[in-house]
Amino acid sequence: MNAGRTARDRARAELTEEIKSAARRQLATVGAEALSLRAVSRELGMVSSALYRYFPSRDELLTALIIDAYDALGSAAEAAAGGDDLVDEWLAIYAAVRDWARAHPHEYALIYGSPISGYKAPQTTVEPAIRVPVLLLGLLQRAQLSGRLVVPADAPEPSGLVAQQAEVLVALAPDVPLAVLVRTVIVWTQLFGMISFELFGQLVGSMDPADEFFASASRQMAAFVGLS
Amino acid sequence: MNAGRTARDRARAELTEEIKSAARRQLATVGAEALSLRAVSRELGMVSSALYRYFPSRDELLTALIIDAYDALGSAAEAAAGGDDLVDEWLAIYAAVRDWARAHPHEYALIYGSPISGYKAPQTTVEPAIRVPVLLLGLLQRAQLSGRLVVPADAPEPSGLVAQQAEVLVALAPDVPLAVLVRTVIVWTQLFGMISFELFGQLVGSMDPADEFFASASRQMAAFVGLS
DNA sequence: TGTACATCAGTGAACGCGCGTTCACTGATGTAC
DNA sequence: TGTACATCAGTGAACGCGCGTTCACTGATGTAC
Repeated sequence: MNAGRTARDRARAELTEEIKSAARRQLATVGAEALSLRAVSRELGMVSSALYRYFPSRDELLTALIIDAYDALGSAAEAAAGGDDLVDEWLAIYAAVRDWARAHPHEYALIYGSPISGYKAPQTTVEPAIRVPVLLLGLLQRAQLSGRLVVPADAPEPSGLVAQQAEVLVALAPDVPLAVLVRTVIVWTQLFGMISFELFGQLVGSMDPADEFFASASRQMAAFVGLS
Repeated sequence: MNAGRTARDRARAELTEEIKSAARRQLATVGAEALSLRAVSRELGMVSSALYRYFPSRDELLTALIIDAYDALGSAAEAAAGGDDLVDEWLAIYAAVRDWARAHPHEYALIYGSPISGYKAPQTTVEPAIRVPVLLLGLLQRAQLSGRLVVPADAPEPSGLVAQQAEVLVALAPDVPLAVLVRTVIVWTQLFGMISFELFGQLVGSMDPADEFFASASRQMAAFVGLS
């Protein structure tokens, strides 16, 4: 076991993870903008320059944290998928996304909050970033194939650029009608808008605490895309 | 004219505005977290300690910028209201919110992005913060009174905590049914979720550019709350 | 109307702090023969 | 299997920078009599 891995390799892999953990803890207390390499190194009892053996710059460390956050959220959502009833599955995915966000507010803000100034996310973040919508589209595809998807009567047939853009999503859900694909994007923005509002304090004074509102919205959004 | 205002008073009011303008320009280039009093004072050709005659701390300056941003957005949205057709008015408000956000992305991020670490928004920000939802609720109230609001058949009657929370909104739109009030909150989160996704780059690869998608979503959300 | 005093804006130096990144170095681990 | 060399991790000092906030001060503006 561990064929070909030297002690050095193992130590390096472990320390890389430890650095990310420490950085995540930093993140949770001061936020992404204020995340500092020196503070991370201090927590690990290393000298700050030592971190440069693991991450060539602060931005690279941030990129690693961003990818990890998307992946953690994606995994949480995927773990909630499955089960007999598709509506229940939809609700479970929604709940899992929200639960993860509430449990990791700073990591959530890192990926769905304000862009970090001076930081440009590289292409590598795209694939982990779309795991949640991919999951929802997969569910709708299954619903369509099993006849559980009924395109709502008032869903307008997309035209023009929107229709073209929706075509990109056909690759992920080949049998789902375009009108529903567009609604899926609407619903996707609603989900994260709702979570951001809850986490960032915009719901205080109306739907806070948001548990029941969230449940109601989840259900209504399922109906909005034709799931029943 | 200017009764009772001394030269000193006028100078103070003007400089306070100039400081905020300079801070807004700072904001636009480096973001809120990195906004620094020293950089602002440098731009104005003052010594950094002089700012303390106008704002007792960096947080107070941020609070002023936040309130200004909410007010600017609120004014833009209100300016778009009016007109004969209520659906057109709804769409115009949506478009105005989006246009303002795209024209002032950093100010938008300041109020709808990640919370600023170590900063707690005071109560004074609440009133300006709700101008957009208040505007939408007012529109729906007018629609209801003129018979243009038809509660969608599939809108569930709210119960439990959600019903209670929706009661708070009754003050703003006394004749609008509870089911629609809840949907208004859903739609409100969708609007800002959609704008955040567009501005923060989440729509790249699907609905970007977002103009037509935004228009379609706006219309579908109007229908979702029963406007026709 | 003129004068004495109070208020206020802006200065400049200082405090104490933190940051990302580079670089020459030591000593431990790994590799080729 | 043992040795010589190459690779790599981590050190510690340094560079050059920026930050928010306080404080005693000067000089201009405003106010009361």
